[in-house]
Amino acid sequence: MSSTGSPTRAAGVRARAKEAMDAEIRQAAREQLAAAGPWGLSVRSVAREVGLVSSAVYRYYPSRDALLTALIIESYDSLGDAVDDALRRVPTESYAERYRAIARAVRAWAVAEPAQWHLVFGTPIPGYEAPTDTVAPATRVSVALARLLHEATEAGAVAPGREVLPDVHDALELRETVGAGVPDEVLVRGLVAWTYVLGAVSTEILGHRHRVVAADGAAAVFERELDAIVALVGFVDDPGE
Amino acid sequence: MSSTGSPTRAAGVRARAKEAMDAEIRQAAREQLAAAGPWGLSVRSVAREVGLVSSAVYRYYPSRDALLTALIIESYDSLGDAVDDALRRVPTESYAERYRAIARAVRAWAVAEPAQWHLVFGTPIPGYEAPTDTVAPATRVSVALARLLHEATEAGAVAPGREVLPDVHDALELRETVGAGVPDEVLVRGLVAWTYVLGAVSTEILGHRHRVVAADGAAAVFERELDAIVALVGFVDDPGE
DNA sequence: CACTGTCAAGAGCGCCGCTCTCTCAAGTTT
DNA sequence: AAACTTGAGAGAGCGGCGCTCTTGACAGTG
Repeated sequence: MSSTGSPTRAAGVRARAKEAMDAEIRQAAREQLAAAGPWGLSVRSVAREVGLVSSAVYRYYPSRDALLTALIIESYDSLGDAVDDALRRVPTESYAERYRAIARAVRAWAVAEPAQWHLVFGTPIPGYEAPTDTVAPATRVSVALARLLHEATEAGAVAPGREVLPDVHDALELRETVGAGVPDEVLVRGLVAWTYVLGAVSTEILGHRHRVVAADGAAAVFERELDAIVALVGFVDDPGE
Repeated sequence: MSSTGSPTRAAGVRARAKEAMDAEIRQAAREQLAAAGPWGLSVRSVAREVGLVSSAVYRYYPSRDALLTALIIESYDSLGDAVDDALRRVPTESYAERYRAIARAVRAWAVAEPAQWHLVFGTPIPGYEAPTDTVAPATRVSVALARLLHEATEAGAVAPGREVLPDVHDALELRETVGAGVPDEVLVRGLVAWTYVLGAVSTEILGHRHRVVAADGAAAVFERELDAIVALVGFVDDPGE
């Protein structure tokens, strides 16, 4: 009955405290990020926020970049989760709807968390080389889209279209992700479909659609654009079938 | 014959020196921008570069943001010039080729000057409100595309396609730039065409096409994507006619 | 010649990232 | 229970940052 007497493992008591402090630091960092942008994140002010001195924060993260990296990974995963959740709510046979679900989820995530969008898809930190930890979370969304393209092709649910010139066959490295059975031209169309989503969300978040699309109609216009992209990719669903 | 005796206007001697110094400052700032990114630009190191003390630079620009704004305007104009030059080399009747020329020019400019791309299309400086001086240069490219869309529609060189739902009619503010005669659905397709270019260039510059498109085939893949976009917009040129 | 306006220098403020040393208490070993 | 090990946090300090204020020098003008 001495000490608190956790029956499972006594060793984790202070480790748990450290974990809590770490979470507190990341939370404060994320708030500061939202308020001041990636280059406004300062170790010192994060430390102040959580009631530490700046040097103490370096016990948790060896540098400002390392803290930023942790936030980047979390953001990638948050986006990946959002997309996965959206996909889970859509029938797997409707390929066009799956694409739309991905696109909507990405946009909704970005609109809700623009700072995190900038963290991931914005200007890179100069001299910052993405650690290998980031690549797996970073590709989650594009992998989801690749799988969609693969399955749609397998199911014959995407219009094949005319053949593509052979000068891009070797350059289309995404074939390794999507699968060898997808024709070059479908790969190109899929690339356009993903590129468009990134472009649309970025322009909207960055305000580059000012006087182009009214803010209150952005979601509706996005849907009409998705109509065009779905037609471009050539998804031929039989809804209800 | 006293002093240097410029016959035109004597008052401009030191003004010219100031102009030269200003150009030198912007030049140094641009180099530093390319090396270290927007947040790596420091007034002090620019001053060191041009042989001044930091406070002297504030004679030319009242703040770091003001210096950055000057560079942003220059970059917008540089991009606008690049697009205008490209358009001048293409027959005005071939609408698809004009679109391709714009797209290629934007990509080429960005690949050549990624730092300037990030300056203009990257993460915004927090708390930085774009001065009104920047909006005119900023819209040059999209205005060029708008004119293209307008002329193509006037000439009947864009497939009209099915009607668009009325829920986006009011939201499509770009109609004021493009012209009232362009159907909603063509506006949406034009929006996709421009959005795609921004997305493609951004993803390439940011390295988000790593393991998706091989670096040495990026230009070729871009051309194939443009094929898809041209088809999407529905330009119906009669080349040679 | 004296006057005035302007450009650059210099010092200094508070902030930053980061490093080093030190303290001191929690946890471990004997 | 005593001795030892570990590591979280504090504090001082380095050089660099944006920016401000004051001071000196010198060109153009009456």
